[in-house]
Amino acid sequence: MATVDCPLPSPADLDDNGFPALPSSPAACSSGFAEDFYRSGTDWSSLRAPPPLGPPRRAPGVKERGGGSAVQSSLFQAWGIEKPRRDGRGAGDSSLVQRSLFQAWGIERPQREGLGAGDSSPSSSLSGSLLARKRRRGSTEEERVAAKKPLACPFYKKIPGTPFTVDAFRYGQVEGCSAYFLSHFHHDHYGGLTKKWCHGPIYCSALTARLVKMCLSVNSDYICPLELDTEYVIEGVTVTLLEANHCPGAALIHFRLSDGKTCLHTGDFRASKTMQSHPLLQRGRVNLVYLDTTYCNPKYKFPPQEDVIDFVVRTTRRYLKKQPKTLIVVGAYSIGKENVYLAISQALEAHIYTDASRRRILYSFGWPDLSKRLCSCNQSSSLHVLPLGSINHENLKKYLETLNGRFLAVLAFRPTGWTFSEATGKHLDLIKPSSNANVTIYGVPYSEHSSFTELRDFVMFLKPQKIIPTVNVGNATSRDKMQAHFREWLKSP
DNA sequence: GCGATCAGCT
DNA sequence: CACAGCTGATCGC
Repeated sequence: MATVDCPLPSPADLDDNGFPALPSSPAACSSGFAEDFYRSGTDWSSLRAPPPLGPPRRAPGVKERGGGSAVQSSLFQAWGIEKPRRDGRGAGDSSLVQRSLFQAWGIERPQREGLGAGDSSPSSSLSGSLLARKRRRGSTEEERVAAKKPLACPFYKKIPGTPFTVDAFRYGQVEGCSAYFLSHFHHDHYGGLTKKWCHGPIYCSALTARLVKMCLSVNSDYICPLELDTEYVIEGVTVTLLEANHCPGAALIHFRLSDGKTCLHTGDFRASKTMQSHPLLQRGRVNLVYLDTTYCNPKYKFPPQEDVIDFVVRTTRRYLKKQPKTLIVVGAYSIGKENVYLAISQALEAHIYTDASRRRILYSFGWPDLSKRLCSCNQSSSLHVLPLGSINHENLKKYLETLNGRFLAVLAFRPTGWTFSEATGKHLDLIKPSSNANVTIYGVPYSEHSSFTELRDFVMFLKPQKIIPTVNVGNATSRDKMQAHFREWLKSP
């Protein structure tokens, strides 16, 4: 795995990875992701050499207890921070600190969290332009592509003080990583995992483990399923998976280092009051949080899932009353949104038709209430689950025709987190469907990520010392806005 | 022909 | 806006 050569960032600009530069003087720190990352919750005065890496990679066994790596003897060692040691620069130089950290952890251009969304940083007038991109990517990016080297693993996927990464499979062998955690089975998190995986053990929930094996044909020897709410000691670190309230098998990952430091990686999650009763998530007990900040913006308001499900069921009943020969369609990605169509199925006492590949996945959950409702005959079921991308008027009209007049109309739901407006965020009944002839499509704000207020309440309850956002970090403006929210939320008391 | 990666799209 | 993909093009095997 190549180390990334990060040149010193030039002030008032972005570095080669699209991250904001530190101000030249620490006192002048105005705001920003990088500053907050380096400033908060870490004692930089104690920087020194990194701890030795964990033990040599063993054959991936499970449920190791009490084994493990050396006890960290100091804070900086615990956080795995590397002391800058290049050509005699003073340790007080903040940009040097940044450089060494970027080097220590490796920084990449974020993917989904990334530049694809366009960088509107005010600090660079060229941002967003092809020229700026090219300049930012620089020759190193072109060289990387030419040399077919994998991307560098970004620091926010590495857990300090441990040889662990989370959702980091697209970077090849990550230097210093001897255990790879997978938070849940969505493509943007398991990306890079294939049957050829050979870089180390993969720890995940049992359900996720089944999917990794079944869908990706990853060698079982590498897959280490962990039960929820069970402590495992892995390489000297106590690891516990918690229910993430995202998609089936999704887990929060809690790490407790041998020195007592705790770290929570939320993967993707929808924060809930229930989480606040978990013993590991009590106020002040988590030092560092890697936070799913997908909707960390006050404009994102959506109702509880139960309210949306209630709306979907009511709407379905209304349409069926009007036209009994209506086909109900729910859009869904590979996994997630099951409760939407399960609720319709229960209310209507209808079976759920979906294609064979999705059925295989749904059966693998081992949920009897879901499994017993699945069927393989599209004619005999009035409730179909289709890929979200296929939910449009053109497709549904064609789809209806393939069913040989069995149905006279289609009522379809697109459950997503970003189908919302100020009005419908509060009053679901104000949602206006899109109708075309006998096809009606409702976008419904069914989210499997936290709303802004849920995120706020979760953070204000948890009161961690430090937050590292994992989504929307590719844009300097959005990073700064998120950090401003964090500062507000973490104000004491 | 298959698999992996990536731009573009929703 | 941006979820969590999907489609199609390209490239290497």
